[in-house]
Formats: sequence, structure tokens, C-alpha cells
Amino acid sequence: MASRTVTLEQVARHAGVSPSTVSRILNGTAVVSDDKKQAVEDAIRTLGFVPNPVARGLAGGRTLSIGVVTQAIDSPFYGAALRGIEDTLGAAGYSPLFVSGHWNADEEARCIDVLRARRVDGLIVLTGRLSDAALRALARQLPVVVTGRSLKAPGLLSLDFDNALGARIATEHLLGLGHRSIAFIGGDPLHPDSREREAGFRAAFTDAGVTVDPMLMTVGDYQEAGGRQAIERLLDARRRFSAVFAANDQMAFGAALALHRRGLRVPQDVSLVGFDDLASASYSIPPLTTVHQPVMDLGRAAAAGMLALLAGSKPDTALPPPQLVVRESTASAVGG
Amino acid sequence: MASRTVTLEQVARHAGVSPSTVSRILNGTAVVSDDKKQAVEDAIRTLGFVPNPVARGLAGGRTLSIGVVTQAIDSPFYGAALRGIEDTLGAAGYSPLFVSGHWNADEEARCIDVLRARRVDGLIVLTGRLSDAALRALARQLPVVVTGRSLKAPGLLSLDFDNALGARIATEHLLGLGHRSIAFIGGDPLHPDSREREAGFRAAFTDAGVTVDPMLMTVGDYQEAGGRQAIERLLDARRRFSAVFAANDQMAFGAALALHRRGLRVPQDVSLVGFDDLASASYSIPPLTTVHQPVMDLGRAAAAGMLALLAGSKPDTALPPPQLVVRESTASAVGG
DNA sequence: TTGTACGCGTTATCAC
DNA sequence: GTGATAACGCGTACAA
Repeated sequence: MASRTVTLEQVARHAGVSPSTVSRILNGTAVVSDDKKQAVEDAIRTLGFVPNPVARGLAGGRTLSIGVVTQAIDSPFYGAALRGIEDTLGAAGYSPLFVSGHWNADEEARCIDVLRARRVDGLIVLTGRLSDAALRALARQLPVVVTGRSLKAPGLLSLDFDNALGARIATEHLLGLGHRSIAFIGGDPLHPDSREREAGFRAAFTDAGVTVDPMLMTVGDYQEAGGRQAIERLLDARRRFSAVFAANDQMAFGAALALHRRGLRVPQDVSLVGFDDLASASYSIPPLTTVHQPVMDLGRAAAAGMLALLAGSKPDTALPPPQLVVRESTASAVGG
Repeated sequence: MASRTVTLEQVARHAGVSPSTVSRILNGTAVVSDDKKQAVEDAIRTLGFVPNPVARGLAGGRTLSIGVVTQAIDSPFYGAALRGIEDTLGAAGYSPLFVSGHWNADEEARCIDVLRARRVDGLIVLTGRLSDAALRALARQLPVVVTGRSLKAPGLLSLDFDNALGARIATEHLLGLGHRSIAFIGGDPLHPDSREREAGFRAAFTDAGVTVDPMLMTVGDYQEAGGRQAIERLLDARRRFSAVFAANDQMAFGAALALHRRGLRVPQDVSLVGFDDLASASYSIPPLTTVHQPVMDLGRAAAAGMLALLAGSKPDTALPPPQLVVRESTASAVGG
């Protein structure tokens, strides 16, 4: 382990060249003769030189760091995305700077201010609360990648998952099993993806020529407690249903507990489908049938997109389509 | 929204003072007359000046950023700690730089190199894989806070949770319910806390005058799959047990699934206790009895400790004691 | 109390 | 191709 701060200038001296030459070699800014190049590389190795990103940032205007706005750093859902981002960015020499917006537009704006003050080279916003206009304005100042919405603007890449289609195939699965009375537990109504999932749910019904029972449409908060309460309300009101579609896995887990508490078995009495395919979904009891979201891929794609924006090349915007993972929480309807 | 980079120098000009005076006011480095102070503060406000941390880092040697080494950014366990760290650090104007070591000493060392290259002002290491010696060496170079081990060294603060006691009270709970044949699922044997939990388990037996059945001692990997396989091995070998203590919740979830698959009910046939009290523990089926770890507090304490080290004051090292959360996965032993 | 001058480690712009 | 030289924005001795 090299011990203390070796500077570029020392490398230059050691190699018998000027600092500029060293810099050029480091950044590939210009062509340098092979012998000098060799000398410098040797010097770098023997001295254990590591470029100082701080100085680099001041001089070159780039910090090699990317701000990542997530809603909660400890989100079971976005965790995987953060990991994908970290991997992809790290491989390119960039470091992510994670901040949490806590589902609050103001806080999110403050976070972004902090990130910009730290001179991040770009911004990745995972399902933010900011307006499209604010995002567009931001994109005029630095490269921006957003997920969870569709938005076209210069310097901006948006990666959207087809929530409607996901909800649709989940609902079709239930319908295909013979279920007709299907309760829907929606997420935060302010979330666009929540609305899209509801739309997909309804679309599947329409396509199948089945009518949605409005009394079975409930609203949660994307948390376990919301799913649980939704089921409890339904049960307290003596509603009849043979299946439940929760707009995310966390609510599905809450629903499962409520069902369990009331003596209803999954899937024998009630089938249950979630959305997201959290890591824990395959170890819930019973393992949850759910719509898989390629969250880590999303993170990777977002990071790769950012890298592309930074490099001025055309980012690849392809995201895998939604896919239903059938496990053990769904079964054929017995009575209907 | 202030639009473009206002510099300290511009503020100085606007206020009719020298740059150093502005700097002094910003950092409280020296006493400044009230009128100039007022003028500068006005200028800062009207110009919308925001200090550039990059330049600050280069000049002053401080970056106001703290490196945080976690094993996986998407860990369901450490997520809460990251959140606590983010909150506490952020309130003090510091930004965390999260990196993942992936339970690998080499990778962890590389991460630390990256962080040091970025000139972080301090390092928080959450249950790292590095040797005590390496950590001590590190602490000679910059303030270090470590969790998951007890270590005394100058410039280093270690925050340890009493794993042995936690395991002990969990085991006593089971013993108190009349269980005698208790299976133990250990975590990664390389993890010190895994060994401590096993020691606590054994200590409870010793205190109760009960003998541990070596055939019921199994090893997992701290993941769901490990817990599941452990139970499967036990059952395949026709071992008899009325309770299971898993060294963490994730393995307990895996164990629960394995039990469920074999037609064993929790807690009627087998009682189950976990360790950690993950957010999902209260929504598993049945809700899991487990040892609560104050993870967010741990994060807050680690950050506060770092701030104290940075300020040269004595950090408060107190951490809440382990506490058993009794939910619905444990019941009295029927047969023994 | 306040200002001047220099340095932090790199990159960028010139000349050569 | 290569080397001076000047920024980059701020902190801090040192002097006043």
C-alpha cells in the first residue's frame, strides 16, 4: 500500500517529462511518443501514483461522480437498482453519490442542490417527484437520466417500465384461472406507475369482457400496512372476492398477513398476485406470484445511459418487458 | 433558483471586502467586524452564492464527505443504517459516499482506496472484512468508525452490538417455553457476530443446565437459501426438534419456507426465532419472533461518532441493548 | 480586524 | 510531440 499522496508533478519529475505530458497520457488527450509513455507508466507504477479526483474536478470541471436521487436509500425495491448503478458506474471510474428524496418534491429539490453544489457530472433520478418541467430545465444544465416516466428532452434520457402491461398480464393470469371477483389494491394515487397499474388491471378486464366491481377497488400506500388495511376493510364490509391483485409486493405481503389472520388460506381460499418481484417474494409463505421488474437491469441501464450521455453517444433505451413469475400464491378459482 | 456558479471572489467584490474575509465568515475562522459580516451575508444571499466543495477540498484538505463501506448497498439489514448515517451526516453538512464491499476483504480494500483517493474526511466501515490491524493502520491516517467489532485504537471508534446477549435472550425465550430440542442455524462462520450468536445460544443452554444436541447445530450463510437448506438437511436426516433459532431473520425466513413445505406449522409444530428484526419480520407469516437490532440507531451513532472524531470531542459509544420482540412464531412446547 | 500572496493537484491553452 | 504558464475556487500563513 503506497502511503502518501504522490502528485502528478512528482511522476513527471521521476519520468523526466513535464506535468502536461503525464496528464496527456492519463487522459489520452494527445498522442505521446512511446518511450516517454513507457517512462511515465513506469514512474506511475513505482511511485504508486493515484490521480486526485478533487484536483481533477477543480481543473477540468469534471468530478467523475454522478448524483443518484432515490426516494429511500433503504428501499427494498430500489436497492437492486442502486447496486446496478454502482457496478456500472464503478467500472467506468465514476462514483455514485446517493441521496434520498423521501417521496417529497421539496426535499428532492434540496438534494439536487446539494448534488449540484458538489459538481456531479450527471444526475440519475429514480422515480422522482419533480415536475417534468423541472427535469427538463435540469437537463439543460447537466445530463439527466430519469426512470418511471416517459419524457423527451435534449440531454435527458428516460427509462420507463411498462407498468400497464405488467398489471395486465398479472390480471390475465388471475382471469385465466377463473377468478372474476378480484380485489385491487392500488398504490399511492399520486404515483404515475400506480395509475398505470390500475389501468392495466382494468384493461385486462375489458379485454376479457368482465366487469370490474368498483367495491373491490381499494387504495393502499405501497407499504405493507396499506395492503393489510385494504384487506381488512374489504373483509369488514363483507365483500366477496376470490383473488387479490396488489400493485406492489409490499402491499401483497400485508394483504397476505391480513388474510392469514382472518383464517383465509392463500391460494386455496384466495389467490394473491403482487408486483415488483422483490427478493423476498420467493421466500414469502406461500412464495408470491408477481410481476418481475428487472430492477438491477434498470439500474445498469440508467448508469449505462448516463455514461452514453456523458460520452455524447446515443444511449440504448431498451428495457426488458414485464414478465409474470408464477409461484404458489395463485390457484384456480373454485367457486368463482 | 440561482443559475450559474457564483464565486467567493465575486461575493467579496460585491461586499467590498477581500476574499479572505468572506472565507473567514464562511468558516468562522476568525472574528470579523459586524458591518462587514452583514455586508458579506447580504452579498451571499443576493448573489445566491454556494461554496464549491471541490475547491474547498483542494484548498483546505477537507471534502466534507465521509466514506461509508457497506457490504451490499441493497442489504435489507444495513439499509436502515445507511439511512441513519445519511440523516445525521447530512444535518452536519457532510455527504456520505456509499460503496459495497460484497463481503470480500480484497474488494473492500479497493473500495477504501477509491474513497481515500476521493479524499473523504473519514471512514465508516459497517461490519467489514478487514483485519483489525488494517483498520488500526487506517485510523492513523483518518478518523474511522467501525461496527461489528470491539477495537480500541487512536482515531478509531468501534460500535459493537451485544450479539451474544441477544442470542442468549432469544434462546432463553425458547427454553422458557419448554423447548429442549432446539435447532441452531448459524451464519457465515467467518463472521465474528455469527460466532458470538452461537456462543450466546450455548450459554443459555449451559445456564439452564440443558445439553446442546450437536446434531442440531447447523450452518447457513446468512441468506434465505441457507436457512432453508439447513432445515431440509435436518428433516432429511430425521432429526427431531421443536424449535429453531436462526442466527438472522433471512435464514429464519428460509427455514419457515422449508418447514411450510414439509407440512410443519409455525408455531404449532415448530417454534421459530430469528435475529435482526428486519422490517419484513413483522409481516412474515406468522410474524417472526426475533431479536431487535436498532439498526437505524446504529447508523446514527456511527455518524455522530464520526462527527465527534472529526471535531476532536469524545464520541458517545452507547448503543441500546438487545431486545427480544415476541411475535407469533413461538409457542409453548407440546411434547418437548 | 483585514488584505496579500501563495498553494492545493490537475487540466487547458498556448507557444515551440 | 512537448513544455511553460495560466487558470480552477478556496483556505491560510503572513504581513499590515
